[in-house]
Amino acid sequence: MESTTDRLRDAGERVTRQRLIVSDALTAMGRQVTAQELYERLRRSEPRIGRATVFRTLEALVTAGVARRLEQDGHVYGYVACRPEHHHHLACDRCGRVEEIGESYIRPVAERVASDLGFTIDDARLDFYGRCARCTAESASAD
Amino acid sequence: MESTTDRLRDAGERVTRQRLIVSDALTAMGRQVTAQELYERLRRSEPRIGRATVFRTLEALVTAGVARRLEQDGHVYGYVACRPEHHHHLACDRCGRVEEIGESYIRPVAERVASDLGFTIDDARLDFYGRCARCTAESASAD
DNA sequence: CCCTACATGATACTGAGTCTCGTGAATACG
DNA sequence: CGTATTCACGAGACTCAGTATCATGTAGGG
Repeated sequence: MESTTDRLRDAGERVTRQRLIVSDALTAMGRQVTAQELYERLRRSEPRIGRATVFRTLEALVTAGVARRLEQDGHVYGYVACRPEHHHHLACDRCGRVEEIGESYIRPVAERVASDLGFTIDDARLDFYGRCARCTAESASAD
Repeated sequence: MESTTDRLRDAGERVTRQRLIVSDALTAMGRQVTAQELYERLRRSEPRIGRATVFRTLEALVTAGVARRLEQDGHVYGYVACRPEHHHHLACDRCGRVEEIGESYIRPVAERVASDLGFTIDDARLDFYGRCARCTAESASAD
């Protein structure tokens, strides 16, 4: 796998100490985080790093293909190292649990919509509301 | 078709002059708009309407199923008038147009999710973001 | 018609993200 | 290497969508 340094160079971005630190930290998270979240965590080991630097660096990492920017609820961007999965959900109205649905469920629909309507699809959001398996079983007897 | 008034009542929301005005304005737009955009447009005909009212009213309309909230780029919510029976959309990021997708597209996915995961599905929301046919054609030449 | 709870409008506040600017470091070039 | 140039950094001010507060207005039940 091509290194962060290589990918930054290929994108015409400078390779700096801070960018490598941010990239490493993002990779270490293993989940999507907000820029603010990453900034606060980084300050513990790198107290001199600037907030704007983290925001700008994440943008540079996205440009370089090292990170990906996601829309999160509440007008906040989420960042993930490498290729993220889109987030589709099953939300249980009874116990509040939320399960994730894999991308594979939505791809056929996206393709059909694209070909039927000529739409170019960049992103998709799929949410189901109902009862999870456990609550379905429980409510069958006690509702 | 059930009126805005009825749908607000059904949702336990009060029916006020401002809410009807906002609802009408949103319907008249025929595309997705931001709360700020709608507020500025409304002030021309309703100079006394408050900014917070527009934001709050749009939320009430979403609760009542009169409007839908979509994610837009740049941390801004987009709102679109919506028929209660149609819950799926194609939102064009370029021209802002929103098309509705029939229930038939989602039914097979819902059934597959239900049988794979044991989920009992009551409701579903499916939104695609991208470029509509017209904008796809236009951007193919001039992009 | 009156009462009460909720909506409204004005405005202050919040917080993610951006911009500015002086300083410092990375790359280009000799 | 050494120097020049260009861009990134850090600090903090700024923007602006969205939210909270509070006094006043009004919808809707009695």
